[in-house]
Amino acid sequence: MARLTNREIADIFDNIADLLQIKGENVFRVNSYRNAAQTVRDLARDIFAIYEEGTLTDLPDIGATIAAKIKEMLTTGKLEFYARLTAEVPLSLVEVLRINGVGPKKAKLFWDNLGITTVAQLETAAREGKLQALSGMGAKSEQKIIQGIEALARRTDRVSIGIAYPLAMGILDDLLKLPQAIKGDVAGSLRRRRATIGDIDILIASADAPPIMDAFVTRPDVARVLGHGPTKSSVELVQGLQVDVRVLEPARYGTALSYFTGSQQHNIRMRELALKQGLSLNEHAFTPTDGGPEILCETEEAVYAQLGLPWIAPELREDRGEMEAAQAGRLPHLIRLEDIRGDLHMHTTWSDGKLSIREMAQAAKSRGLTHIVITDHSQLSAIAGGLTAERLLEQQHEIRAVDAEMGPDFRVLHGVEMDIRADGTMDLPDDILAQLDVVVASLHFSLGQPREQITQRVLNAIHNPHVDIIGHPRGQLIPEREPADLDMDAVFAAAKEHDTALEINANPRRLDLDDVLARRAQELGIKIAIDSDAHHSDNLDLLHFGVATARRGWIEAETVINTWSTERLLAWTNQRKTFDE
DNA sequence: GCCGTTTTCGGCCCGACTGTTTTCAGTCG
Repeated sequence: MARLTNREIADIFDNIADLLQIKGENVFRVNSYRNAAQTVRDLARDIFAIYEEGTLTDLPDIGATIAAKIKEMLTTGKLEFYARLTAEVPLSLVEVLRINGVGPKKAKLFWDNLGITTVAQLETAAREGKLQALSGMGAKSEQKIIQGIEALARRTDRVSIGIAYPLAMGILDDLLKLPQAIKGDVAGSLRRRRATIGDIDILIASADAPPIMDAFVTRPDVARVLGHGPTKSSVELVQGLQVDVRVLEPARYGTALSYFTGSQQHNIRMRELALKQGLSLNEHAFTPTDGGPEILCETEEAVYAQLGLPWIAPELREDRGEMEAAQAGRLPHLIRLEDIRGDLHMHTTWSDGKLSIREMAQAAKSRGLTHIVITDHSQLSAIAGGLTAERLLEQQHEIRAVDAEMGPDFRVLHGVEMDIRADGTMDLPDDILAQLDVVVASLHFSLGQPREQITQRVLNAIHNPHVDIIGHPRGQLIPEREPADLDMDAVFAAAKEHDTALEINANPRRLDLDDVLARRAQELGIKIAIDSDAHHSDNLDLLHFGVATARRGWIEAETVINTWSTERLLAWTNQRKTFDE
């Protein structure tokens, strides 16, 4: 029996929350299951290991009841409570809740009165005009449900931040050109720099909101208007993404930006803290609960200061301990893009890159870096023009020549992105690897191998004294490919022992390691690399996505080998070779 | 169902927009 994964358990808790809510259960009990789902989903470790340690109830939002349910799922593969619940409330109603405009109350209304348990049944009933007769329903509501079902089929799931970010910046730029707009920001999960984005949130400061709303909903790239109020509007773009724009007056911009950035859980923590200080907090202001005058905040710093906290970077606002850290004065000194001095993973025309070594070097130098490592593919990646040992040594002549050309302030180092073969062997012999400055080892093939086998491949790479960095360790592609089934506890232990760095690949389709794993790696004392994996000079600009992911993982500059000087980097790679041998 | 530098019981964030209601419930973020 395959054991249930963290994600499967989290999904079950989310389903339980939905089903209980349809039943009309106490919303706080419902929320307990949602919170527990979030906790399990955010874990950096296999929950089974935590269960074996007996520390489940140390996790936030996991009490005795839910811990017992986790134990039952892990040990029996089933959950009696869930079986009984789904026998009572059909699981297919969870899908009905995904329809925009249908919540638990409506779902129950349709189920009770018309026996509707699936989206297809609901669509049929709506088209037959059977919904509008129900209490609280009307022709308009019925029409909205039909539209909601059509949108559900069309709806793009969460998209990569690499897609959403430029779209959002374009819309923000357009809105800021309006005479009524004073300033604005992209907010929501984009500002928190999550790897995937569900919708785009934009905040504008203005004393005259309606013209901004009108301009927004009449954009040419708007497919349909989902809501259009005086200060808040939502649209669906032709690309399928939803965009929400909110306008508040400048004097309230701080509370507004804080509110609109979220996360929702972080906001709840902020509001709870405010209440303890006798203040109600919303997007407009703090309001003393005893009825005193509003306290306005023009900046986020003022919002946090009002609560006695230092400003918390948006990337940390996930209710993953940042409130406690802020209160204790222990927020991390997060790495910044300008801390990055070298990019240690990129490709050229020697394999599947688009530009020459010289062109990549010049582009990197012009961006203020002090060194790069050219890491073209090794021979197994034939489709990417991977290099044999002979070609790799040939390449070294050109790299040394370009390095000399670039002058003393900028170094071009020679590396490789070596495949870890499916049988667990390395794609290049040790005597070749020994001649390189930096070796990145990556999985590209047979990513679907069983856990033990694929984990052993990565462990073999880590055990090789010439391998300095494991590139995009889990091989995920957002959104289409799930990460490989790696035993990350084992990978971390080996990386720690052999002082091997793990990469946060900055390409927004990868962002691998993710934030949660990177944070655990740092806690364990493992070094992190943040690399563009550029195949073109334009891709060098993707580094900020990798830095953002690192920041979400609480990563500090000292953890990241890209912040080192060229000399320190080379000293490290050389010392590792000799030390391990 | 979880949680506790006021608490082991009694709390649990807050407002905009919509459609159906003459004052509010439902949904969403």
